[in-house]
Order: sequence, then structure tokens, then C-alpha cells
Amino acid sequence: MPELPEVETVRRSLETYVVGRRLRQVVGVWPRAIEGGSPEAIQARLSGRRIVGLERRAKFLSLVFDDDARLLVHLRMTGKLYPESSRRRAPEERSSHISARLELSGGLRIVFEDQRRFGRLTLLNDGAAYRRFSDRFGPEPLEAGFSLDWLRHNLQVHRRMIKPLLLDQSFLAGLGNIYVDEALWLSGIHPLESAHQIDDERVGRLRRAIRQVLRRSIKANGTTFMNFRFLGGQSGGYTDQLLVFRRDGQPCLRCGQMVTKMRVAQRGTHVCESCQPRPSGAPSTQRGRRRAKTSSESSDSPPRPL
DNA sequence: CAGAGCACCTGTGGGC
DNA sequence: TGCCCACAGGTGCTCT
Repeated sequence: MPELPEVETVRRSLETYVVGRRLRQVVGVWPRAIEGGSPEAIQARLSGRRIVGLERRAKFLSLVFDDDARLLVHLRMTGKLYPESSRRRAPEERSSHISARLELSGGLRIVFEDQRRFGRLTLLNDGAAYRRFSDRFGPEPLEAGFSLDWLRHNLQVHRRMIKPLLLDQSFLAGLGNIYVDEALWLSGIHPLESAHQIDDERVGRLRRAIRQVLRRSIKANGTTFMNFRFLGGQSGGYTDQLLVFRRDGQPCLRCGQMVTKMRVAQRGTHVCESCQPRPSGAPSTQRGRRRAKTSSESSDSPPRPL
């Protein structure tokens, strides 16, 4: 599930609950949810420490403690993080899906629920460890480091296809499948295009598109398909504003041609082949498999500009 | 370096 | 109706 806007939504929703409290204990941990450590090690290192911040880096949440230790949370596909009391009535919650509970001072419990159990907790002992962690990622797309010059230069030096490059967290932090498709559609760039072949004008459009979709989605509290939720089970409002993602078989909102679904970098990819012209040398590999968009309709419906 | 395939998990929905 | 399989918002590994 969660990409930058969803993780940021969770961060904002939890910040006021957790900052200022002390961690009492970590309970109910599914041991494999701990990355490179153990529940006991987390417990020993963090219990009694005060939480002084809740930050986000890429798609990680980072509980910052008063002595610079951190507890990282990655929600992966289906993870949720919420104060227990706010979710009493959430119908889909199942105890078998709980990966951990954090007991904080004042009787607050934060639940880490994760249906698919991909989500992970990671303990970082000090600021140096955090620096090493943070250095694995590219710039944050909503911060100053993601400048036009930076993007122009760094697209130039890669021969990879643009979509997998934008999904690569070490290149740019925080984008996932939804917002890459959205940003490429907005900027009129085909996902198979080689990064270094994107001309300056489209680089500028791409940068604006990335920032626009992320900002708007954060404003709407993210996107919900299956099960992204925050606080008391609220879902993201950006789902209604999606421009191309999951709109395969429907007319493109810009030109009216049918939006198609293909496979790029093993990910479902939504594209308007008319607004996002396929690069000349691109392999036409895409095995559409089942989902075949052919959608049984006559292939050419009249373009309907909107 | 770049890309494919798979592994990690569970649930859901489409096709037959 | 029910079974089987592909697929799902992410990431990290191996192999070519």
C-alpha cells in the first residue's frame, strides 16, 4: 500500500499522540517483523525512553527517542499503524494480523497491524546509524534537493527505463506504483522510455507532475484501494482523483483514447499510449496476460477531449 | 549496470 | 458453487 502520501498521512495522524510519551514495552511481536534484531533487543534499548519526534524518510516512519535512538516502521503493502483506542470498531481488524503493539506512557497503545506480514520494525541505536540508513535513499521529492538541475543531470546518467528508475528508492525517495503512473501520465512520458532520452522540457514537466500528485494526495490523506486506513479507519480521499491508475479500459481523461494496462518492471502499469507515446526502440514485451485490456470493445472509440 | 524472476505473506476476484 | 491461479500499494536477493 503506502507510498509517500500515505506514510505521511499516518505520520501526521499519529504525531500528536506519541510525541512526549515514553515507551513502556513492546508486546505481541511477531518475531520475523523485526529486521536485524529481536523484540528483546528493542525492549532493552528503548523501554523508558521518551519519544521526541515522529519523522518520515522515504516510506519509513521513524520514532525518534530522546537519546537519538530510533525505531523505524515500514508498512510495506498492508501495514497499518494506529492508536488502539481509535480503532475499536474497525471491522477488518483481526488479532491474527497484529505484528506488534507499542505500549506508551499514559496508557496509550499503538498497534502495528499487517495482513500480509511484510511490514518491518528496525532498531537504530544512534544518529550515526540513522545517517547510514538515510543515505541509502535519493532526495525527498518535496524538498529542495529534488531540484530541476538535480533531476536533469541524474536522468541523463541513467539508461534505465524511467518507471523502474522512479520506483528505485535509492534514486528518488517515496514514489511507488500509483504515483509513478500518475506522474508519467501527467507529464506525457511513456514508462518504457529510457531516462537519458527524456528531453529538458519533459524533465521539467515530470518534476512538476511528481510534486503535484504527491502534494495533492497528501492533502487528500492519500489513496485507498484495498485497505489503506489511518486513525479510526479513515480512508484516503485521493482515490477519486486518480487520473490513470486503475483506469484501464476507460477513456483517457485527456484525449479519450482507451487507457491500457501493461507490465513494466513486473508491476501493473497504466498508460495512455496516445498521450504517452511509446519510445521508438522500446521492446513490445508486455505480456498482458489475463487482464487483457482488449476489454472486448471495438478498439477505436472516438476521442473525447475533456 | 540493467532487467527478470522469485521470495516474503495473505486475501480477493476472475475464469472456468 | 467451488477450485485454481493471477494479482495486489514494496523491497531485496540471485542470476543472466
